[in-house]
Amino acid sequence: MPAIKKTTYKDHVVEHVYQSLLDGRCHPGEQLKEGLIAAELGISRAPVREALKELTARGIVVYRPQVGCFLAQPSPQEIGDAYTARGLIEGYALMTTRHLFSSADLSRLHLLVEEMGQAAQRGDRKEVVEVGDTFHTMLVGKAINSQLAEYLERLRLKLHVLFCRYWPELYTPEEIAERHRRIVVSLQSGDARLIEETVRSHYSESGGKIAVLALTVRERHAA
Amino acid sequence: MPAIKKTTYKDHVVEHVYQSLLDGRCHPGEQLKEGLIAAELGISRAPVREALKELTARGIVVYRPQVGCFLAQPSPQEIGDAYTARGLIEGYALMTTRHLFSSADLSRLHLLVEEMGQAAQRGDRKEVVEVGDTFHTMLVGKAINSQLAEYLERLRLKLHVLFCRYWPELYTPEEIAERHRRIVVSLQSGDARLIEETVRSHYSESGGKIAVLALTVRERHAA
DNA sequence: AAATTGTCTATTGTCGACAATCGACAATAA
DNA sequence: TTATTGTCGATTGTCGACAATAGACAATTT
Repeated sequence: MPAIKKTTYKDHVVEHVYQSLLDGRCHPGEQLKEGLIAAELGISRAPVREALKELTARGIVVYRPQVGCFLAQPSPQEIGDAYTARGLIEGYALMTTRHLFSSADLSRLHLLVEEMGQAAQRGDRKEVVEVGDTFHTMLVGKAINSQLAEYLERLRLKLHVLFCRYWPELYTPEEIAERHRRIVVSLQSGDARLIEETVRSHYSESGGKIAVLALTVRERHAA
Repeated sequence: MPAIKKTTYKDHVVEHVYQSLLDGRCHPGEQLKEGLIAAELGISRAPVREALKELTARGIVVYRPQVGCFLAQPSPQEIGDAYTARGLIEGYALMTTRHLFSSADLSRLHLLVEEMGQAAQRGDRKEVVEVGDTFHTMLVGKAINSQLAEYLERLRLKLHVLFCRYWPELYTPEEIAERHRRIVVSLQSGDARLIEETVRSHYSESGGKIAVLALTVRERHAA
């Protein structure tokens, strides 16, 4: 891994658009006009096009030929599907790597769960998301299947924006911690089926809730 | 769905490169030079770049910043992983949609298996691949999860090129038919676990064999 | 001789301009 | 009124040219 990362304008644009979405400066469904973004950043349209291509590949934006790029506005159905997919794959990944976790790893995971709960109680949203990321990264980090790992990362990025938008309305601090604790406990049990089932329900539950929330938001928007 | 598909130069290039790979005019690891391809097709580099971006997203080519694009040369490990991933997802998809298959569907599937076996016996490789595609499309066509369906399609395209290259060396005509018949039989049983397991082993078996074959080819090439 | 440095070439990264296409609106006809 | 057609502006698709960079090879130094 190189110490310095080589960066191009394209990478800058990708980050710019993604952050705009996270920060609420852009909204799902909105059209991303190449010329406009290029002007904003003081560059030409070429790297902007490259960046939009990449974001399209990531599923963050959708692309209509001869019309343009739009920020993805996943339907409740699609949101649910994406969470289900993540549950399926992450469950499988964790199941297949369950015996690679040392007791030190498990302690670390329990610690992260506590931190998460405390951060949630403090109302420190950013910290909750950050610790949550660390937690899931640790869980999946041992995954041996490169293809599934890659797809999982794509799903993570795609769902991240949804999660950041909605999670504070979904769970109490206690629930946040408890939900993640269940995963660690299942992992400790070493029971293959229990692990898969726990992870799947972890995500299908979140997915269902967020889908409903997205639906109400969409209806509100339509009115 | 529009009756006529709107096509751009980019789409043409994507198809050109993909076919070149299937037809053996290009080989894994080879660098794809934008200028060269543009000259070959009599167009400018811009649409070629777009096409290479898309192929990169599909995993057909790998991209090194400031250096260029190369036809993917998946390691045996990666090949095995891709097949495992496909087995996991396709097994799940078939398992969740098992009750959507009518007896007419099942008859059709059995018929396809027979056609496949006969084509294999005639040595009609193209027909075997075509029937095989129809078969798998029918199996997964009822999939309800949009995200998994999308990823499955990507995996299919990615593995297609490997499969076309190696399958005649892997199985006898009898085996070809028998392997697929097992899937239909498991589907008829309606047993969720059996279906998942059958599909998973179907792919992990192929994956393992192709990975080994790719390894020997690679060694031969290195010598 | 081996390692380092400098130069050169091929290839990608970026640019601004032009052409092609889409969507919206107005004008027209039934 | 309603449906069809024509025009127009905005946006993407494509182009050729230039700048920047990586990799190869030669020159230089130790």
